[in-house]
Amino acid sequence: MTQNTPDFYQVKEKMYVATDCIIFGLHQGKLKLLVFKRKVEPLSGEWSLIGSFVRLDEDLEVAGQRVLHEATGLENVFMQQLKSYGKKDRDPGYRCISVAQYALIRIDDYNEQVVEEHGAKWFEIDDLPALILDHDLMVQDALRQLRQNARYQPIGFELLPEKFTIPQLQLLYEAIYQKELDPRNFRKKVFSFNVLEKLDEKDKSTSKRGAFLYKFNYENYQKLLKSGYNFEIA
Amino acid sequence: MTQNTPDFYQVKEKMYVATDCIIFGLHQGKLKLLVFKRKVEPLSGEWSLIGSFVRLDEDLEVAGQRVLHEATGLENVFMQQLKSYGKKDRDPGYRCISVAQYALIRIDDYNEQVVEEHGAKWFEIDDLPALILDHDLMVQDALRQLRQNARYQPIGFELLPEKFTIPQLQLLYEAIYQKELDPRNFRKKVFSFNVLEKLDEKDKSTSKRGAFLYKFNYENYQKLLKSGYNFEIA
DNA sequence: ATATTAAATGTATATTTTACATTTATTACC
DNA sequence: GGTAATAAATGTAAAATATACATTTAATAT
Repeated sequence: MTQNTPDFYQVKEKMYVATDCIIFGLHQGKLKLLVFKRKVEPLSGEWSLIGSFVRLDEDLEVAGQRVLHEATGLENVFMQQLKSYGKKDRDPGYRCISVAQYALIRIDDYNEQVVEEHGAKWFEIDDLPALILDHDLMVQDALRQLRQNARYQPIGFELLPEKFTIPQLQLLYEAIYQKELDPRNFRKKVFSFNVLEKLDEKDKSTSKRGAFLYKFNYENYQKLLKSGYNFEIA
Repeated sequence: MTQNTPDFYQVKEKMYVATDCIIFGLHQGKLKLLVFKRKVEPLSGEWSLIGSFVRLDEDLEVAGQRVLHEATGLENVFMQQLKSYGKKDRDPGYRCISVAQYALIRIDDYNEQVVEEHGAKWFEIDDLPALILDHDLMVQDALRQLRQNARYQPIGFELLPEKFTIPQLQLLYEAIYQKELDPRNFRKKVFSFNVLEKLDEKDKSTSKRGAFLYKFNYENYQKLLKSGYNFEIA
């Protein structure tokens, strides 16, 4: 809440509210993080997450989408609030709390260009540079949450193109959990949820035989959730 | 982050930052929520969570503990950040974001007094009054998170006294999940984690025979976590 | 036609979860 | 002091789920 009962709660002091985005993407079967080279002082030239102050007339989620759009050119991206970071001295300049949000995007050639114009770079998850302030902590927390959420939500699908193959899906989960999975058991599991729709097309980019493309069926997923089931993979 | 790259990020506007506490307790085997009757305008007399503005020289978590202490007299309470609520018009008076944190406390006679002095009341989880602003939403989110977290963390122990019986523990989990559990299977499960220490005492308050008291072994729990295991109950 | 390569598939075993009923320790009452 | 009452404590068999593991298949390139 806000103002409540006794007087001692009424110390009213404004502060800056920022939002920082932990942007995950998948490229060549590797889970990557989008990191920005900071252009303003202090700490100019250092690697950092992308962020912004939240405006007075702007919802928190809207601020996150705005930051993401400005940094990548993408709209309506899958984004989820992680948590807020509010140590009093987390930012040396002024008191500022930051609401971290994490995004999952599909890396493609188009937005790779926009990304580069911003001095940004995709780093593999296990080869990240040091980031400014508490951003390293944010990334660790986001990874933990991504892994946790991926167990119960079909989050992975946000990272893949609309049409994808089972081997791609498996690679994604292997990237998230940093663990090899058995292809037979993996297929058994994902098919058991009944949320994959097999298409008549094949992706032949990785083999002569080609792999069938699938798409995700959101209606079945909703049914699955309502029936109280868990979408647990890996 | 905070300030980063292009100019458009540099719209710097301060706002109020509040923290609201979702306080859960367990009483007579029922999961309860501590709710406060608001004493100041606007919305005076309505039910509300307890909260406060975060001070400039105060960490977020410290603010949460302060609110909790002022409302219940308790210190060092188990508390976990839930998420931040930042719709631009969530508070009609002024722009304010609220970081919700949820607490688990042991209800006992001592702090029941302090609680009443603040015009507060414990409500059963399935019989809550309407709360002001977005507080209903916060409670729903907190319940979902409590249920989620209880699967993987021994959160339940925060709600019980130091010494507790297995039937008490089972009632707690039944209250959290709103579901009856089988006593044989429940015991099998909790004992399998090897984190309960049987004491030589019995609690005879609920039966002639009495039920053995147990306490929680944090060291074993740490070991369990490190070995990569899941503390999954129910 | 043949070689090559990733995609696709099934089965047996181990583990975990579920369902279910009786005995036991203690107190209160007669 | 024996008996009734009551919640605590316990085990086992069946079902469901997870794991481990090797071969066949479809398509292309030579």
